[in-house]
Amino acid sequence: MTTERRPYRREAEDLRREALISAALDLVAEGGPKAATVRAIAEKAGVTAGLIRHYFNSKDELVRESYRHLMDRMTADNALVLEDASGNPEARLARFVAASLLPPVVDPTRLGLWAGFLHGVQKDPQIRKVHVHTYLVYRDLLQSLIADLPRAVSPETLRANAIACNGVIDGLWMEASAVPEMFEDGEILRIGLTAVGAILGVDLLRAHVPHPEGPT
Amino acid sequence: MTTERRPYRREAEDLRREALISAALDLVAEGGPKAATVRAIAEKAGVTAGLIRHYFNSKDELVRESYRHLMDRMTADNALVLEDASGNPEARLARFVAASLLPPVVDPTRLGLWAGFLHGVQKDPQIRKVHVHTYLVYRDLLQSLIADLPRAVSPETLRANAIACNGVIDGLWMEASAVPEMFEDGEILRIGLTAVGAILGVDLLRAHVPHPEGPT
DNA sequence: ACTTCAATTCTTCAAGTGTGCAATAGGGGG
DNA sequence: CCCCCTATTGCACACTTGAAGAATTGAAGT
Repeated sequence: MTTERRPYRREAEDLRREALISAALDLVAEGGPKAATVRAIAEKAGVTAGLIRHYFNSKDELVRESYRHLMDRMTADNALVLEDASGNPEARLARFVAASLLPPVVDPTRLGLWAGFLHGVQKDPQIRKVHVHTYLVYRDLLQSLIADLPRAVSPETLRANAIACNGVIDGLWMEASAVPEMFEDGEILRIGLTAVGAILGVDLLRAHVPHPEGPT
Repeated sequence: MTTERRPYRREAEDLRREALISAALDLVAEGGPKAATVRAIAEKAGVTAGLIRHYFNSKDELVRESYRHLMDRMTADNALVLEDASGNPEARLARFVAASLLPPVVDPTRLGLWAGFLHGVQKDPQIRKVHVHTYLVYRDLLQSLIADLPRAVSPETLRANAIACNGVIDGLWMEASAVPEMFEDGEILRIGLTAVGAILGVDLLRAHVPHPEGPT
């Protein structure tokens, strides 16, 4: 009755952790939170279920780590656009807004992922903390770009502007990700730039230079 | 060995269906999608689990019906504000926007509920259909209010305006619902009215009359 | 080559999952 | 008042779930 044991390789700790986390994220994205069972995660990571508990104290801890991982990546994606500091303030802001309203940021999978964790944001204090942090980092980034515009506004107005622009961007991101076929190509981007421009009193549509980088 | 049977009352079909649906919604709101098990739903509805399958062909069908129910209620809530047709177009629009950015529409529970179904929106065609329908009803409502403003704009601009305003409202609704403590009292409302006004080129803040109805 | 130790697998467990179905009892129609 | 219909219960089934721990393996150190 000696069933043969599956051969395996030892991997560096962080490699395995990352494989498990990314397997968990994939599953949540594809099948919602309930699809991310320990067994499914293990299988997708090419490993047996017990191993999860070797790297994480519980499944919940793995889930928390996954959320942190996801948000870190999103933050990094956003910051990436700012590395190119060329152009006037309007162009830089337009580039930032555009990045949030185009693939790969606009993406049904990401929306599903994000929604899958939203309940945790409300119930688990640690997850909530990560959420708030990510939100504020993004908004501060936006606010600093807005502050660079050639306008003279009070700090209160600046804050209100940042919150409002963040709102439009989030709302459009959500709708474009949820039901892309409802909008024409480039429509959401055009509407977003126009709206943010209207809120701030600048012409972002004209300031926007379409393809700073990207595939042909 | 005759175990005694729990006493029960027979109820009208629609009463029971509604009780089961509202139990399911409560559970999703409180504990996320995974909390809505047949047993938990039945218990909350004061009934045994087997009965669910008497009224619904499967648990999935109950979930779908629950989503439809939820969205119908939200649509009805929104339409309610429009029954009062008094005031100029600006005031009516402002009242509509305000309704979406204040309790009970802004509410962590509703956000949780909404997020709990979002995965279904992407995977289940029937749920997606309900989602799209609800979204379009809301946006058309908004668009008709915008069309009443004393401005002359092209149909394309009107559509773009409606999408943009819907975006701000959705985004702010989400953020205010997710982390209310990040904003001061009334701040989101003020920002929302200002932003929508800026997009449309009208002064909604001044047009807004604070309390059309509501508690003292 | 031998030991040692951590990494990984495998087995087990108790609880919980949706579904199918026979038995029962509540209550309206005769 | 009784009878019948069916709404409702209760339970069994086949699976899945997260967790725990014992057993086995690979590789690094000497």
